[in-house]
Amino acid sequence: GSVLSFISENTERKDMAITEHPDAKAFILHWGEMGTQWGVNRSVSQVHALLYLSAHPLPADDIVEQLVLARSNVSTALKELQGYGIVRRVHMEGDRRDHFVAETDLWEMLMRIAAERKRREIDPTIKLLDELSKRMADDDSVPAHVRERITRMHEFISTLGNWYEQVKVLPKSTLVTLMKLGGKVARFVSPMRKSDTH
Amino acid sequence: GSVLSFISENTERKDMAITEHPDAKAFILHWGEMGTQWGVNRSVSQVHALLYLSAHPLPADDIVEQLVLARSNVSTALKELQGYGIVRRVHMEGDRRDHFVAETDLWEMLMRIAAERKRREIDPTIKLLDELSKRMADDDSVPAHVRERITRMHEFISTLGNWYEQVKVLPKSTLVTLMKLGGKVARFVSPMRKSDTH
DNA sequence: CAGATATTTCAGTTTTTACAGAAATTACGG
DNA sequence: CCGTAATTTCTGTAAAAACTGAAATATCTG
Repeated sequence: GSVLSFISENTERKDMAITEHPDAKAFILHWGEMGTQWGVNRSVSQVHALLYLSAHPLPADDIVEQLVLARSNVSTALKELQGYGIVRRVHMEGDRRDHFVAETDLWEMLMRIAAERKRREIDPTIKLLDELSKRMADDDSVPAHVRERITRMHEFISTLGNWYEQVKVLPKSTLVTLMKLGGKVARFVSPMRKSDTH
Repeated sequence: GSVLSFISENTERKDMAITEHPDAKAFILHWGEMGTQWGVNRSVSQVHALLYLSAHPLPADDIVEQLVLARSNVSTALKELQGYGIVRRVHMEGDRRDHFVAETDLWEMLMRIAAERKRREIDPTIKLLDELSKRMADDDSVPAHVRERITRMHEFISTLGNWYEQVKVLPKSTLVTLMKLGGKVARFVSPMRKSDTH
């Protein structure tokens, strides 16, 4: 417990916790709040933000310490993030504990989140609309308006889904180029002829 | 209160409630659940679904009846939907009560939701990242990794934001055409030259 | 394979959010 | 304007979700 041993203990520690940096902390807290707005649990998005900022893979215990969450909560969050495919487990030399790293390629991250949300929410919606369409076909008690609007929603969401399926397989570099092009891609689509309108 | 007056009352009523149709009801319930997944209150998205299916503008009381919600809850939901710009108040001849209609053009609906969510969530995030970037510039205690990752997130989200700002002003017909084109737009972007990479 | 360490699951609690009903406000019609 | 109808705001309650700590399970190490 001497002053010297204190210094030595301090020196052999790894880097200062990320959450000690006010800017990093602000980022993590904001990310957490943002998550809640999009239906993602606050802890989940905080854990994600922390791992995203981290230079090294972190063991669950470090996350517990830095975010002041229960161990069990962190475990659940990590499972969820792995479900999205934006965090993965890695093995660290000479340490029994699992360590976790976040995807740092943001484009990749976005695509994976999109893929998972489509799988969880959009695909089941399309499935339901398929069923409703079929059932409504054999049921003339359904008012015309209801029929038409459900059909249009069905088509709309299916179109978005098809678009996504095509876009997601494009090489990332192409996607980045297209995004940077922004509104200029409109130049490539020929001015509308009457026959194209519907 | 005679039998005859009952019949006449019954006959002069408007159409059967939408929620009496199992398919319409299924759609409304699903839409409600979907909303919760995206951070939208269930009542809000149910009200939206009901109005979307409705052939006529509905007064709040009808919504209360059909969805079995408190009047106050419906009031709040309608306010929220108007905030998104996907429901609007209309005046009906000879009826003091406000009536409400949903946007039925689904492309328009999507764009309005996107606009509002950007305003509420993305813009403040960009603002924060602006601030963090500035602060980090004058603070060399921030680890290189943290600095770099926050910067990259900043750039990424800004890029998405810029893309959105450009795309949103394109005529709807162009957007539809581009969407239908799907992955084929990639044909227009020339294979990467070195100079394009960054 | 025994003990230790790490992780997950689960049941109960806390916190947050949604919701209902009452009260207050606003808008309308005579 | 006054009374009534319509709507919104507000406060307390109910429901849902998040979170914890303990117990159970799995995994590693000697």
